Amino acid sequence: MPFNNPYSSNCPTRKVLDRVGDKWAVLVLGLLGSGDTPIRFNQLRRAIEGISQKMLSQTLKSLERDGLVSRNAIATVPVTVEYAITALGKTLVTTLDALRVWAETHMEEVMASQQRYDANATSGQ
Amino acid sequence: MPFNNPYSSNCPTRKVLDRVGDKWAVLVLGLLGSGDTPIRFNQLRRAIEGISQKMLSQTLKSLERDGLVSRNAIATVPVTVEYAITALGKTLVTTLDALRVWAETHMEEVMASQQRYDANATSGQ
DNA sequence: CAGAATCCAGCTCGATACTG
DNA sequence: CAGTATCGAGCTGGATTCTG
Repeated sequence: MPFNNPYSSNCPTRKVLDRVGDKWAVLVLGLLGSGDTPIRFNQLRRAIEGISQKMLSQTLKSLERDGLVSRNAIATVPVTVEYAITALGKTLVTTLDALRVWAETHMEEVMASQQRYDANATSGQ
Repeated sequence: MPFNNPYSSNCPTRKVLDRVGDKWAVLVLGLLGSGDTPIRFNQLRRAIEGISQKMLSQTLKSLERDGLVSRNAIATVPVTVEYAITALGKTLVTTLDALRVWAETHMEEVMASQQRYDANATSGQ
C-alpha cells in the first residue's frame, strides 16, 4: 500500500508532498538550489515575482526548520541575512527534478486529455 | 533556472506539484495504482478514510480530466461506476514513488532538524 | 535590511440535503 | 449507487503598518 495514512499529518510522504505543493517553498528552494552562493532576504524577494514579504519569511522559516535551508545573520548595520540551500535541501531538489521531468514529458498528453474532456462536457449539455 | 514562472498557473511543473500537493488526489491515485482492478465510487469512499463525497467526486473528476484516471459507467440498476488508473497515471505514481523514498529516507534527519530548531526558539525567549 | 504583527477578503472543504 | 447543489466555518495569504 503505497500512499496511505488517513489524515496523515504524521505520514512522512504527506509532509513532503505538502511542502512540495507549496508554490513559494518550491520556488525558494529552486532558486537557492540553482546556485551555490547564498542569497539575502530582499534579493529573494525581488527574484521571486509576486511573493509577499510575509510569505517569504514564513516560507524561509519553515524551510530552515526542516533543515532544507540554512540562515546566516551577519552583524552589519543594518543587519545582513543570507540564506543558502543545505546538503539535505539539494537532495530534495534533485528528487523534485524527477517530477519536473515528468511534467515536461507528459504535459502535452495531459492537456490533450483536458481538451477532450472539456469538449465533451460542453457538447453534452 | 529550474523552477521558474512567477504566478505560474501555466507552468507544467507547478500544475503537477499542485496535483501532488492535493492530499486526496494522491491518496486516490495511490489506491487505484496499487492494484489493477477498477474500484467503484463508494468503494473508494470507504477505503479512503476521512474523504467527503464532495471531495471524492471533485478529485475523481479532475483526475479524469487530466487523463490520470478513467471512468467507466455501467448501465446496471442502480448504475455502477468504475474508476481505474490509466497508463499515464501509472507513470505519475511511479515518479511519485521517488518522492516517497526521499521522504522515508530523510524523515529522521528532517525531524531532528525540527527539534533542534524548536528547542532554540523556546530557550531563546 | 530583515523581519513581526494585524486585519480582512477570498477560497476550501465538510456537512447536509436532494436526485436519477 | 453515484453523484449534484447549497451553505457556512475556518484557514490562507495579500496589503499595510511598524520595529531593531
